[in-house]
Amino acid sequence: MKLTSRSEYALLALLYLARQEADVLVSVDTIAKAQAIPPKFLEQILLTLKRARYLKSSKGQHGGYALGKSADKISLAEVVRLFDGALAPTESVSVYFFEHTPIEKEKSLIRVFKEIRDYVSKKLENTTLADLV
Amino acid sequence: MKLTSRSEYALLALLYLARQEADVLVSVDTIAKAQAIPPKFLEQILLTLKRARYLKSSKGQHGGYALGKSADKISLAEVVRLFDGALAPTESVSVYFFEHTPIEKEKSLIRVFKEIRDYVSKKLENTTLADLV
DNA sequence: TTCGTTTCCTACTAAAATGGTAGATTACTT
DNA sequence: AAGTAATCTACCATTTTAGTAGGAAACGAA
Repeated sequence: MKLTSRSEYALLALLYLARQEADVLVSVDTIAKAQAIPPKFLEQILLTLKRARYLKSSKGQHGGYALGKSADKISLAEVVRLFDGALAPTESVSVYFFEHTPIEKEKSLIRVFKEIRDYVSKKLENTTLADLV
Repeated sequence: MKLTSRSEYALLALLYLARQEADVLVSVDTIAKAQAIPPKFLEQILLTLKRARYLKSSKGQHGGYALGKSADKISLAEVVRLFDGALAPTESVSVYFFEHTPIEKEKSLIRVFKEIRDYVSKKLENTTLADLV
């Protein structure tokens, strides 16, 4: 796993929304300013999060975004997977994003990297936005 | 950390050499065939490993590559860092490859990702080629 | 009913990273 | 001298990354 700016921005935005009162709508520009994120880029990111049901939104004046579910139901693992794919260090040890890679045939290497995958997934699955606010 | 094909091939080649008798020279083509690596690509990779003193070599007939130090002195961490940079999930929590990234200001996120960095580094620093042969 | 506001949607683009290839040169062995 | 194998550097196509641009749709207020 390597965090891209997309997933980092997504986490910042979600964290910001998690700190608001539930269901208060906040506009893209407000979040963008508060967290120093390029606004048009953030727009795309929030839209992705909305389509994946982590956010809800409404348009027009006093519109904006709010969390789509409670903060303790959104884990870091889900957010990172949504933007960056596998949490594992290489796809051949990934559960959800398996692909063939060169080290595949070396059992001893696979074992080490699976242990890393397991640690990372557990850690990020067990950490929710609620844990961080 | 995300493994690239470079670092995966490097690990395969090193592991192959670690399994040979010490100081036996093996040619690029032999390693390439044994581990299914594009030979000219492997050439570059071995050269990088040689410059970093993980391999030694000699030219000409019966030339080739061998480990430059004993297998228990070569950790996976060193190899991965050489080709892929930071072991950390994002540079702002990396010790050797620090750079600014967006999540930097969020202490709670930093804490989680530093724990991951620590686990990964320890695991890969404590695993040597000798552990894998 | 119209105006401003804000989300929604898609296309585009520049730069960097990735995964190699190609070919010439140097050095060693027989 | 011939063959073999490492050394070195340049090149290249594709994919990924990190955004930008601009219009359409919807909502609220006046």
